[in-house]
Amino acid sequence: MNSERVYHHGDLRRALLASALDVIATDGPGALSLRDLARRAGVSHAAPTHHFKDRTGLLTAVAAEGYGLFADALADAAGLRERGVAYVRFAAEHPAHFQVMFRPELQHPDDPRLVAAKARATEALRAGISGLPGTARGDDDRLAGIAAWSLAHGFATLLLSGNLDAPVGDRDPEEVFRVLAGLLFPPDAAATTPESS
Amino acid sequence: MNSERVYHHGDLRRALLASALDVIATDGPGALSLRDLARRAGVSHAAPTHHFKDRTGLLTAVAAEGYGLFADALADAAGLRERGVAYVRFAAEHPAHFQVMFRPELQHPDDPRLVAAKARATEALRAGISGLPGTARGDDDRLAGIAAWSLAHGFATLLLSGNLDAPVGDRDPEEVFRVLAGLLFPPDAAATTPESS
DNA sequence: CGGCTCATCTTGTCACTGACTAGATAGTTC
DNA sequence: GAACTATCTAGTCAGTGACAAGATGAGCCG
Repeated sequence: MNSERVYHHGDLRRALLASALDVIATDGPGALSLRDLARRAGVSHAAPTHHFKDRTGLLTAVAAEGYGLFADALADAAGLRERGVAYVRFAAEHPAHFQVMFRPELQHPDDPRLVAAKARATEALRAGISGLPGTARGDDDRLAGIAAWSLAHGFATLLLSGNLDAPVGDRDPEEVFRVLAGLLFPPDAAATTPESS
Repeated sequence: MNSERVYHHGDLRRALLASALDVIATDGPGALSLRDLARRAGVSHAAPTHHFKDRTGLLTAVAAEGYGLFADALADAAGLRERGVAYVRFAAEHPAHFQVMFRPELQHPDDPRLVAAKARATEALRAGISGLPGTARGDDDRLAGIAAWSLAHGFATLLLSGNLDAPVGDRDPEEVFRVLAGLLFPPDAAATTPESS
């Protein structure tokens, strides 16, 4: 990637990104202020501009980083259902990244690093979907893929926005989602999916 | 500027809400500015404050209106699957409302009108879900409800954010969703579209 | 050592925004 | 027509993003 040398601050870019994730996770992207981040890092109000161009640039960097982590998380999971679980787990563990990733209006769409990371994530997603329990359903594979994506994305989104607090209760969200995935693609179909937790 | 400015606008509140929906649908809630709305309506920069208290108050009003329309839309649909379709249709037809509704950090959570409208929508949602094809699935009804909600919400969200443009193509999104809903709850199970409620 | 280059960061500034205050105006009611 | 209240205006303040110009210091080469 890029070599971030240690200069005046140490690693301002990384510090700003870390603070940004904090703020976003707590109060959403709308609460993000470049000047506030600068204050937290102990630098002048204009320092962040040099690293991220503008506010949207910072959010673009967050999204790009998120897509990278996301692709890794998906690649580590074996099987369609476990990829769905990984999708949900990623949203729960990286709420700030997740929120920004799926809001294009917050990003510079042509940023090369964003485009590259997004392509990698899209590929990982498609790879997971193509490993379907088979066209036993007699319908278009693509539609089943959209269904799987929608289920995981909807569950993750509702979870993050707090809408599932009541219905899910104390239960582990990932475990709940595993059941949901089973409803969409019953394991009895063709699934031998040897589980290794 | 505006020479023919009448002191009383007529229905400023409605005009502001309408402009707000325009802006939100185009550039998202983050692009909303009270002063810009005032300018569009031809009133002073502080006029909106009287109707909505503050920026969050305006968004709260949008969310409340949205929940009301949403409850109506759900109530008009018969059957679980058609309620899901109505869910998706609502998001497509009222993107601004939909976006704000599911972002609690943009709202005043204790606003009475919001609370009331939200309760009505929640009830409509639950009513739709309880009319499930039966516990033939042998699993918790509640989980099936979460699955249905997640599927519809995920599809709607991905649709609005433009992520489904490629996979869906020219096809009517509502029709596509009808197929997805069929994957989750196969019509052959125990249901020949039961219910009217 | 001396000078050069360049990424990094500071200082200063501007227009814009949300929020607040006080006051003006118009519609309503008695 | 006078009081009352909802509606809107005008003025102000701190905070913000963006921009421009300059300061700082690290790395490099002679």
